[in-house]
Amino acid sequence: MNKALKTRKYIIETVAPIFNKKGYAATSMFDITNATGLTKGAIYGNFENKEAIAMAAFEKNVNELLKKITLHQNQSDSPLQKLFLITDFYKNYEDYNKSHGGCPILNIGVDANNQNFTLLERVQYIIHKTQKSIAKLVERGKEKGEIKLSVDSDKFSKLLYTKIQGAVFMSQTMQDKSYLIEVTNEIDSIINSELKK
Amino acid sequence: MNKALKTRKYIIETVAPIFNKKGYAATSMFDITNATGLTKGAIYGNFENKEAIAMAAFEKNVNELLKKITLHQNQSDSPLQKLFLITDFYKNYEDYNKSHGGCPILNIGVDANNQNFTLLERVQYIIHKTQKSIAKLVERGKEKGEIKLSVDSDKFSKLLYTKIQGAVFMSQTMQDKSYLIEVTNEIDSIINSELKK
DNA sequence: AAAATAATATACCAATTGGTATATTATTTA
DNA sequence: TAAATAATATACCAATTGGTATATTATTTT
Repeated sequence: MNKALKTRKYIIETVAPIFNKKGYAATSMFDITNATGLTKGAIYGNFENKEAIAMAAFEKNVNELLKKITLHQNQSDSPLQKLFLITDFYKNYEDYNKSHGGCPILNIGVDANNQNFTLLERVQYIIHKTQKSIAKLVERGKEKGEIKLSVDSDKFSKLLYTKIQGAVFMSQTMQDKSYLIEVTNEIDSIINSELKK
Repeated sequence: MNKALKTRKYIIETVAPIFNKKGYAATSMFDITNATGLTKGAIYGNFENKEAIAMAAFEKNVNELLKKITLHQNQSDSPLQKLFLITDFYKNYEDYNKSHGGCPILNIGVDANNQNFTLLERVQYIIHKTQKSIAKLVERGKEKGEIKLSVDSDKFSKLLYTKIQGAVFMSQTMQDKSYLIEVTNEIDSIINSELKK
């Protein structure tokens, strides 16, 4: 890895929580040079413009989050247990969320809406992808005989994602993690009563 | 009503959807003078600063939304039916939402987080107030014998609000109202199976 | 180690930012 | 209707915005 790539990585890591917290318009180039200790020359030598930095910051935030969830899910091989591990992850999401400047999907989804179509499209793609992967998990649960065949996997995935995202917004805005806990508890009991064979 | 009050009202009505759509930092004073056709003199003669305009715009957006929901709920006197009328309102929320530049609770909740504490506090207060009023509705439903006495009204209210807010985020971000429909349908069946006597 | 190249710093740019003092015009009040 | 007052327009401000051309410094390659 050459110097520029290292610098690029360093810039992204440093500004990722800033863009996430403040949003695109409220994050200035001074914020970026100030936080990194680098000059505009170094920043613009590694990125085409401000938007490209915001893009890279979002990708970094999302990838880190998704990796963390996947890692958490690796505690079990069972698709059904992996579903429970999703809700389990979000029960303790608040600390992670706070230290990263909030949830990237929520923050950038709202921030980019009507403002930056390229960024919004990326958010939409990530949501789409995640929803699909949860639905696939349910399907694998059916194949393994853990989950009832009658379950509509797409519908379940959609509802799960929506509820969790609602809880993320509420806990972040109200600064109260009980939203995350109560919503995930309800999802757990729905998995137990409606999905589990 | 004197001229200044009329102008003030006109300014608020004109900029409310702009602040809601773009957020605080991305809305410039030029956006405001441009949209209203007024000069800075007129704007600053009626508002102390940009923040005061954003504040007033948020209040206007929220009040209009809450009034609309209350009006919709007036179709019935029954507390139980009023609960169904909440979900019914949100089933058709997308058009309203789009024409107003998005949901003010969601947009300003996210936008003000870590940026403007005064505005965030107002969002928190509105959420708190709304949640309480839904819980009260459930309590009145108990008194009227429509709702099971065993129901935890605060918990139900919290979950209802969280799910709806999640659906608002998802439908707004994905530009797909099916999130609102599926979530409200689920809430309806929960009301039927767990609340209704 | 020298030459070539890559990466970063410096100094600058025009445009835009939120905001203000004052001039001008409308509206009230007497 | 004239005087007083309230409301709006104009012209300006310093500071900040995102971005760039060029100079300087590191890092590779030969």
